[in-house]
Amino acid sequence: MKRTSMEGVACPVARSLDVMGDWWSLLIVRDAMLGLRRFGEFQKSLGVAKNILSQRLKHLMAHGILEVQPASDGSAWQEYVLTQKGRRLFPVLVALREWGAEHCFEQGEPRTVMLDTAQGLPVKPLELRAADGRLLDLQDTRLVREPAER
Amino acid sequence: MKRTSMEGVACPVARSLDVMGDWWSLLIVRDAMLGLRRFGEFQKSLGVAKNILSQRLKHLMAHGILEVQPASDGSAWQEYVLTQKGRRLFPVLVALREWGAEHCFEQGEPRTVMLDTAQGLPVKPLELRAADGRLLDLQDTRLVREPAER
DNA sequence: TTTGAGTGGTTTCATGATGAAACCAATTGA
DNA sequence: TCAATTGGTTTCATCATGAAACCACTCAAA
Repeated sequence: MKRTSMEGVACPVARSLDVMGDWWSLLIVRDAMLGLRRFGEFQKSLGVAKNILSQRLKHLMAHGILEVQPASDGSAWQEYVLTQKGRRLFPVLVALREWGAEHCFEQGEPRTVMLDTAQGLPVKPLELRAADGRLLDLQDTRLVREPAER
Repeated sequence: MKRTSMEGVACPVARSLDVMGDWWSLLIVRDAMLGLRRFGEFQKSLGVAKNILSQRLKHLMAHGILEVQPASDGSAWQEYVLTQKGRRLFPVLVALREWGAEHCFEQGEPRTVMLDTAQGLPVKPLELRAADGRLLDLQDTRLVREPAER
């Protein structure tokens, strides 16, 4: 009777959720993408209990999503920064952002919007495209096991 | 001391995770996208305890992500199917799939791959683009509060 | 160089969420 | 009509979470 794990599973979605599927991890990554680096910054931003934050930071480091660095301001403290693997979660957060913005707010309720810095315009919604560029929807796709099952 | 909620928060990511951020919900949605509809199908596929599955299905229905329909095979049972809001989670799952496939498998470990049905080729990785079509990365974007803060 | 505030945690403990199993009612097939 | 299947609910032990207390280290100022 332990918390279920998806370690051996062939579905990449399940594997991802096995690592990132808890309540706080993705929010920590979001804040890290916004530039937060210090324990206290995360704690203040998220309002999470300090013991839980400590656990999660260790978890994210154990999975190679965050790493510690000496503080950028020359002090003796350390900072938590995203690895390449962590930064690659960007599309996941963008997709969650889009869905939340569209389906989890009342009309007129204030929310944050992602802008392209260069132009100052909202970014385009994410699109799934085929190898040849055709726009794809759920029903245009299927899954196969790789390498092919015998 | 209750489980924290992000209801009043302006960040759409937090709102999304407030609804979908628990361990099972996204996996249920994934299975629903694969065509599963019946309680027993979800239970068998996920290996989740029946009481938990029952809770999660109710949760997803309460949030308008799933709805119940009379069974498509003419029997008296009911089926759980995705709403429009639920189907819109497709990009989220695609993004999680991509990240998991790239970062959570050993070389050569079998995994599932998403194909474009029409051509039978793997789909293109998700890309974030600006309004004018430029490819964007994390550092090319910023967030603003909408409507604008005074 | 002491001192007091701030930072970054760990420990403790009460409570809530999870998971396994037993139980049960309705439906279906034989 | 009877047994098996389906779709749950209930119960209870255990795990995870959250709040608060506690502690060590760092830093800035006196």
